[in-house]
Amino acid sequence: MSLRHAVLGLLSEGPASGYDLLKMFDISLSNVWPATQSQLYAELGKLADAGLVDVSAEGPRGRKEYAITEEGLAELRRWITEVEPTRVLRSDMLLRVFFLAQVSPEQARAYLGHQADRVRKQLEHLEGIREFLENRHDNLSEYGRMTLEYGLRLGKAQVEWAEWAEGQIR
Amino acid sequence: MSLRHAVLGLLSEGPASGYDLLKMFDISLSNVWPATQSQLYAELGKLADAGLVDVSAEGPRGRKEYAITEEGLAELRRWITEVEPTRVLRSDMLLRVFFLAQVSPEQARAYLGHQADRVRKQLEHLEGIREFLENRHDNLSEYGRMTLEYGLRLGKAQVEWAEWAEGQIR
DNA sequence: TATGGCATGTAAACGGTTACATGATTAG
DNA sequence: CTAATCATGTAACCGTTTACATGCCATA
Repeated sequence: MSLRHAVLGLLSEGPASGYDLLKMFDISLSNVWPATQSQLYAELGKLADAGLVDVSAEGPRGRKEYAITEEGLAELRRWITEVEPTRVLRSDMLLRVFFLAQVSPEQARAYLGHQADRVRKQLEHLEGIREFLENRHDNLSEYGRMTLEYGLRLGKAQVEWAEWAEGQIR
Repeated sequence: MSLRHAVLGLLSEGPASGYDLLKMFDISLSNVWPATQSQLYAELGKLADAGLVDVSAEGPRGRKEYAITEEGLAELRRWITEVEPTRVLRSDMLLRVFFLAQVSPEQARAYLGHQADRVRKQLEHLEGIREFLENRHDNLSEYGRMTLEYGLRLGKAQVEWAEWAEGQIR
């Protein structure tokens, strides 16, 4: 149930509406834990029922602003420190590599080269985010930089791997 | 629909029963695309309905051996060369990093240290698989080594990142 | 006054996990 | 004979995606 904790985490920085949260997800969490609009509104309802958040203000157009409760904060901290992350990383990119013997060597090399390109583009995108994050000093940006660095390092390793793998196919 | 293609991929190396496939998933694909028993039997039924595999033999205890059809092979190749891999990699490990400001610096450092340990253990596990794979020369092992190398490289980058991140917290 | 952005909500479908349920065959 | 392994199948539940549906408010 990570969506729940993603919402709690964002609300730990201050109250927000479902609409606000959706934008926050798209800006900061889209590469780590994306969420859709329908998911969000449903989850906010459940969180309110569970007493982990409550409606702190109502605005125009039916806007409901939610704030995290003490219980919600406690649950967020418990999740961070006591719940083991799940390590399953399904990758259909890597799954295709397993079966590369079923296509020609040219096609296999093209596949790997294409993956390297994709990750290079992703890295450029992340560099853009890095610039955007410069000069921002809130909690989320501070630790956002840390997750960004993760993306940068792993992305570079991925590009190097794909180039190496391409060279392995004769 | 990657499960479908994972099954086709395994069957491209030769006929197998649901039970055989389950073991193949556990041995070779567990780190890339895990599957459960119930999922497998259901998928084999659907693949047979779609004409991508057929029952090539029946054995004791109701055993049904499935073989990939020409259509199935064509579909597998199409999926490898023409379908773009989905890049979404949800990570609740990284999601926690975003919210690390909500726990004490000691807890945050402990969290990152713990993640480094976990990946180091995973790397040891992968080294074990590397030894197991040595001297095997079928298609799956050949390209399995390539995915293994991916796991090894990315794992190392992950450990280095976690150690770096731990040092960032003052 | 019309467009774009703000704002919330519901429903269907899909894929994956967990649990249940059953029974045949083989090896010790 | 009995335990382990082989072997298949179904059902309930949960989280995610996609699509549908509606309406208000500000500004150009």
